[in-house]
Amino acid sequence: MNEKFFDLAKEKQDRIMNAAISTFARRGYKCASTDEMKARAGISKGLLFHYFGDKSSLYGYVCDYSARYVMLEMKQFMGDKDLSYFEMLLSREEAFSDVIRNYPSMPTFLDSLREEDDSEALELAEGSVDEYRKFMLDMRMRALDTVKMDAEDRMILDNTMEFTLSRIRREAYMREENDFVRVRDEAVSYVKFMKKLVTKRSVTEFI
Amino acid sequence: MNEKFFDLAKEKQDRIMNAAISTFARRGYKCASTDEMKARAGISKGLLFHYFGDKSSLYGYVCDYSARYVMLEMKQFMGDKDLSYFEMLLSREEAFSDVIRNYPSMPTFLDSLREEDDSEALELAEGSVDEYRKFMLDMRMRALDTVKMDAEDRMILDNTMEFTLSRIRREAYMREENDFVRVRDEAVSYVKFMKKLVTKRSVTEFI
Amino acid sequence: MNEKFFDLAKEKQDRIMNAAISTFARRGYKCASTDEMKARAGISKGLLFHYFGDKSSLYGYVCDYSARYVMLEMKQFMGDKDLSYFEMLLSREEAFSDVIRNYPSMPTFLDSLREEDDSEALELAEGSVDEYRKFMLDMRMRALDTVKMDAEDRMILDNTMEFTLSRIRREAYMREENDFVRVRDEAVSYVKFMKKLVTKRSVTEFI
Amino acid sequence: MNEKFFDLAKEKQDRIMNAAISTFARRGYKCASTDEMKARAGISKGLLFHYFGDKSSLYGYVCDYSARYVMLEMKQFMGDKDLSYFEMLLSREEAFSDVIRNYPSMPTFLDSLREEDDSEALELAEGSVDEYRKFMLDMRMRALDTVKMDAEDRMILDNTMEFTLSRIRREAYMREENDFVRVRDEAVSYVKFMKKLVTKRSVTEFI
DNA sequence: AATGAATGAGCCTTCATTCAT
DNA sequence: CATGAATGAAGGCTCATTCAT
Repeated sequence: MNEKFFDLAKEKQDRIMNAAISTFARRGYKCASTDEMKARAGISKGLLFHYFGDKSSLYGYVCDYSARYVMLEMKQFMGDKDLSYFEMLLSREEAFSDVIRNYPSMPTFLDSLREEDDSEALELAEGSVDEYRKFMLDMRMRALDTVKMDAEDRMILDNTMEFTLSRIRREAYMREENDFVRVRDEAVSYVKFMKKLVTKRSVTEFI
Repeated sequence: MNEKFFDLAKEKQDRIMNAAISTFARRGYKCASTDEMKARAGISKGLLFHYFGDKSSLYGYVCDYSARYVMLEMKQFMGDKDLSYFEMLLSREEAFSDVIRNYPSMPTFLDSLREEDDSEALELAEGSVDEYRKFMLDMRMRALDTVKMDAEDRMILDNTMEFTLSRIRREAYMREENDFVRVRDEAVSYVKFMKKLVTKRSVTEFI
Repeated sequence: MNEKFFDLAKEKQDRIMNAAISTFARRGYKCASTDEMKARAGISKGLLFHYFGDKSSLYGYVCDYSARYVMLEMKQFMGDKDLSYFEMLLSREEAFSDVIRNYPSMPTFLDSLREEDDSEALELAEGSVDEYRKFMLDMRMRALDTVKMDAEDRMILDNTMEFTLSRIRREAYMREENDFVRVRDEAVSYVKFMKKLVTKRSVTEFI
Repeated sequence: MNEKFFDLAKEKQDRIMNAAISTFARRGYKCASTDEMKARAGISKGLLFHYFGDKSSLYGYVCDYSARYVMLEMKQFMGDKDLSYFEMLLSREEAFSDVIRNYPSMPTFLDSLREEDDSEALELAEGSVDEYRKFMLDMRMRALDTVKMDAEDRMILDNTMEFTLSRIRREAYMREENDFVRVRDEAVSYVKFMKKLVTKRSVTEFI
């Protein structure tokens, strides 16, 4: 990609990024059309290719940028604190909510990568997204240690929360596109529900 | 659509149906290419159009067929029995497993309709899928009554299970395409886990 | 073409011929679809190809058959009589009217060959249609001798009548398809009009 | 259609227009292939769709443009003069000849609309072509008043001239595509011939 | 004899990508 | 830096043609 992209006004950069992220999140790699992106960004088609060369490079950059950005937010919101599992989930949703403020479709985009099945796209995403996944997984695994369950149940709990929360984010996003407060509140209620279930029994056991 | 489709050998009908269902489930309406379908079905492109006229009619038929087929299976597996919520989920997974035996991508296809955003596709699916959703919702609502929670929590529980189980089915499908036993076993373990959490027996029972 | 065609009941032969002639007359060679023909003839697509092999052979046969049939009718209606130009035109319209009774689109089809520009079609028509044209031209040239004009004017007169009468037949055919009496009457009025103009008798004679 | 078409060099616009007009004139709406047009125009297929969106819009534009252009020429050549019928015909051929200089197939295209039978095409042409027909008819009707004949004969005369002259234009076009002088001369000889016939007899009667 | 299932080449249209301005 | 004109490959769909029954 063309480094001159960073010389653009930050506002314009973000307009372009959001257009691309949102289009990829909604359509997937193959179906995401550059026409839709240029229209959302309010720029010409030529400009998109001027900065990013082709769709695949743009995709690669979007993956990389999103992964880095979200990891950075996570670090800022959670630092090195040793949070319990549910505290971690709540903080994470706060962080996602903050991400959404600037990049409404970014969390959904990153989640949607689990459903991407275009082989070219998978290859392009690999590098940066693997790191992101490892980071997020690691964060969860550390927090999961605070939950007193056997290993298998922990994994089930974790997947249940992941599947549920990512779906909530996606559906909220599909409905409204940008109400980050509402999305967070809905996610929080699911976390608290599960927390109640897990901890209400023999409190001493679980905390 | 051309009624003569039903005169074909059942095996060939199913080969075509599975090719179409699977392609729609993986790509969504717009991106699903008839080339992929014809290759999966091992037939020519012309034949697909001979029977279904165009892609939209095929999509409509696939929706209708899938909705009817799954509802029928549900009725056969559950009859009119008043099952508790978790029993219902388990029976439902049995039924899905049976569906997958013949139509590996059908449950995933029906789930994927929640993410379809092409307006033409939504219109085509509307009739048959609304009925399917109402049927499935009704089944869950009746069973949910057996769970002692307030209304909001019940909805959260329900969504959590829906989001989780549909994702498990989808990911299993994406990985292997046809191991219906494994899919069911994985789903069952998630249901049992949640059941454990919800039914407030003593901790010792859980392990 | 398959000689067995002639073993079919005459009625069925004619149904097929009329379907083909009419379709070619309306659409031209390239655009004439075998689907339209089979539908008009009320037979299966396979049968058309069973008898005629392919569209080009069918076209060749239709040209040949039409040319021969119309020439035969002309001979029957006019014999070897030495008719004046306008008498010839009137007799010819009678003959065409008789042709239309059995093959409503045949005259229009033969006329339409002047507008055919598909090179394959022209080649296919060549043999039989050249003879037809020569026959018709000869008939007109002999009759034109009875008109007292210089050569150039005769040709202009002839073309004027040809262009006009063929167009009348075509438009009448496009409107109604089969009212052979009305078509003839209209043509006759044009012939009589021109005859009035050309034969310099006193005005009272004209009316 | 894309308004940017008009920003193209006039020469290129006309190359594209002529390619489209000529193809539609020769093949009719349905059979006119965009491949033929792009080849005649010496442009890519994509560009055709870039400017006109689809074949039907292109057709609509071609109808509209042709109708307007020819009407304009007619007005320039004839102004408001009250011409006798044959003078009008001669002027009209002059105007057509001038049209052919820039758009060799335009008059033939407009004539060919009488034979168009595709319902979609008819609908697309309707608006602009109705006006054109009314304009041309009106012009003829006014001029026909100068001919002393009863109403029926006038209509026959008019049709005879219309059918004949349009056919001459078409055949000349099919043969040579662009010799506008020759086409006009041929047409003129037909007009003069008919004029001679109509006026040579008892001058007092007809004029 | 008669049918229509099956095929693939060809046409309309979309879309990623290039390039002159 | 920015634009959008221009291209061609790919996808949806039609249609002549073949062939098993």
